[in-house]
Amino acid sequence: MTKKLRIKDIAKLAGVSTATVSRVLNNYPNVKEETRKRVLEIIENFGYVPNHSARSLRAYKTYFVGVIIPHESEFTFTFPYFNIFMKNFAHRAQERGYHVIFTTSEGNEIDMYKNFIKRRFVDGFVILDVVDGDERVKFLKNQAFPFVVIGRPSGVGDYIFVDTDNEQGAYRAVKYLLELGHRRILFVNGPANYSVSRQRLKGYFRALEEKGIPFEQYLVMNGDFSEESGYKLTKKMLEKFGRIEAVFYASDAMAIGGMKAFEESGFKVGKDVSIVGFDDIPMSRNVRPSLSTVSQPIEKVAESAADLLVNLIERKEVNSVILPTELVIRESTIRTI
Amino acid sequence: MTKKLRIKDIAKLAGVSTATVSRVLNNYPNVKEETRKRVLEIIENFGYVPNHSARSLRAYKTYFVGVIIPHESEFTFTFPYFNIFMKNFAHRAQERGYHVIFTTSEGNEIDMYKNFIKRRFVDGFVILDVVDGDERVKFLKNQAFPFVVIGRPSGVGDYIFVDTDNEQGAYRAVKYLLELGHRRILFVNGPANYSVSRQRLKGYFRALEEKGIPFEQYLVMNGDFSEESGYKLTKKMLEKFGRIEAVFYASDAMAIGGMKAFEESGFKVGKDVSIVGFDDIPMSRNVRPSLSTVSQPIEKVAESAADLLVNLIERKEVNSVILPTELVIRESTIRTI
DNA sequence: AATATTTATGTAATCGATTTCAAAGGAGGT
DNA sequence: ACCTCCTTTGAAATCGATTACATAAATATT
Repeated sequence: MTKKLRIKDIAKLAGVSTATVSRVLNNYPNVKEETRKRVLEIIENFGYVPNHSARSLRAYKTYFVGVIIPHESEFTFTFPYFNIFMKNFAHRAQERGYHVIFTTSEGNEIDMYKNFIKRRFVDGFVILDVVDGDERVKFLKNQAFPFVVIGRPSGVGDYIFVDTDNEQGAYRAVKYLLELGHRRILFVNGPANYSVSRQRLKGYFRALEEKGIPFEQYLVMNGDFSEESGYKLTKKMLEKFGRIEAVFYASDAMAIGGMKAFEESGFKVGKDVSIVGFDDIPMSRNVRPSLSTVSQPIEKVAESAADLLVNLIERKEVNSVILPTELVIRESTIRTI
Repeated sequence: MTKKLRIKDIAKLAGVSTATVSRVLNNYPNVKEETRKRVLEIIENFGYVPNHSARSLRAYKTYFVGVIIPHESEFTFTFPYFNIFMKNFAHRAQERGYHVIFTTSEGNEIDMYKNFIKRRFVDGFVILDVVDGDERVKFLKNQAFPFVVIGRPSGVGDYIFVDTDNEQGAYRAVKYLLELGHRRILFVNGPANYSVSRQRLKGYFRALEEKGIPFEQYLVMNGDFSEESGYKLTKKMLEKFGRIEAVFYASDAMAIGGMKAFEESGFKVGKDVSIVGFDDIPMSRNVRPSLSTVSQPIEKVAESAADLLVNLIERKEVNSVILPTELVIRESTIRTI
């Protein structure tokens, strides 16, 4: 095991002061090219890397960003590709010189953020699974601490976000169902206080409007994105309506729950009824019939989030991002005309 | 925004030295009860928390643990409940006063570990998705740096691990298939250089032996845990054998791939053929027919891993853990006698 | 009561980097 | 040759905690 090196050792080896080594390490411009080269060579040769705590302490920067998830949150369902998000977020952050601290919170979430800030654990946060009037957003805004939101909650003023184009996605899904010949299209939306729900409802509305089909409030209901809620709401609808032409679900999980309900009642999905989901989770490819759905570019969401957050921390220019969705047609939809 | 407090401020407020405040913060025994109380009260009132970098720097402890995943790794499949693992691991670590740094590595993974150690990013690591002769294990052992392995790779000497009882799980699955009346049971195992594969093969072997059924090498093949490999190997087997009674797959993903292959060839799973998977991923409940499988207690694996790692870091007693699995019977298996 | 031991506390050094401030060295202008 | 200005460098202060060492106070021992 090689013994650990400090900046002092490198300075001595290079015949310069620690200040100069530090300048080289941090890419300061005012270092003679020759000196820079010599120092870098020694750093390279001896495999020196600066102690992270010492650097953080003095520079008042941790080069860490935080991801805090409520421990009870069923994020697997509400934010399906969580691991893909994490993977790509961490990867991009790292490319930009930052690392991710991941933790779950229990009880008062705001306390966790407070604690992280006071301890100087991180330089910024990314916030997932947001609701309208989200307390975390309000708190961080108030603290003027850097953060990026995944999604677009309302009632909290301005902030930097990354979102997928939910309205466009819903619009396309419903438009597609209309093109197949369906006329009465039910919509199982997410919780009413989620901005995604509002946006998807808008898309649903716009598609109908475009075709001159009147919007009927009773065709829209709110689930919680979970499979179970999809199942229950579909059962209820079947009781109420008897026969159903087409349903647009605001999540694949709900659509899959819905498929079960249809099957149990003797309806063949993709034959007697068309359904479309949202998310394109891996499972949607594997259910029978496979699920037509709106696909979201999670990798890009993750990468953009990392980029925006780092830019925010480094006081570079930042602009929120809205990424396009894509309609994936599989077997759960059927042409009627 | 309250201005930030340092230990000095607390010391002044409490009328003691910073040393005493530090002793209180770190639960040293040699502080008068009265003093401790007074200091704690002030800490509480003013909401003081120590700066993490300063503490790390001086105490040579980061209170961070690292999870590094190869960026190319399809861990979603090879270690299905990754997010559940992360959630529970992070939660337990936090209860013990530690936080998780999550990152992905690209290219030379060992360099990443080296870098983390040199920078003093973390006090320990947890290592996932291990193979026999795993370089990371060798490296960390060599560095005498604390780490816990999920799984039991061979060819790397002693180490602390958390594992599920793979042999027992496979044994039960195969025993169950035998009890259903099947006699020729194919086994689609994982890669040969994984310890889980070896262990599951042992369980397969033991179940057969117990029933006096001779072990046939040609009934066993190696996939890579992915859905695709399950599909391909099943296709191949169908060509080779024509008719198949029962298959035990070493992962749910491979079993689901296998189900597709059977369907395509006109065989009804759960009617013409029995199949059992391993893992109990969420999808296994949702495929049709739903998949009988061996369930692993991922939450407990994660918690144990956190506990062991923290104990290791804090030089407490540690013993590796093997957790039991459970057979979950669903619709993909059928009684033949 | 005198001394030894233990308990409780404070002073100052320390961890390893970055940054402030001052000054030396070099280029350019007259 | 002298002065000014910019570039490059180093000495020392600093970030905010922990800890080694010293010492005062309290308690135990004889």
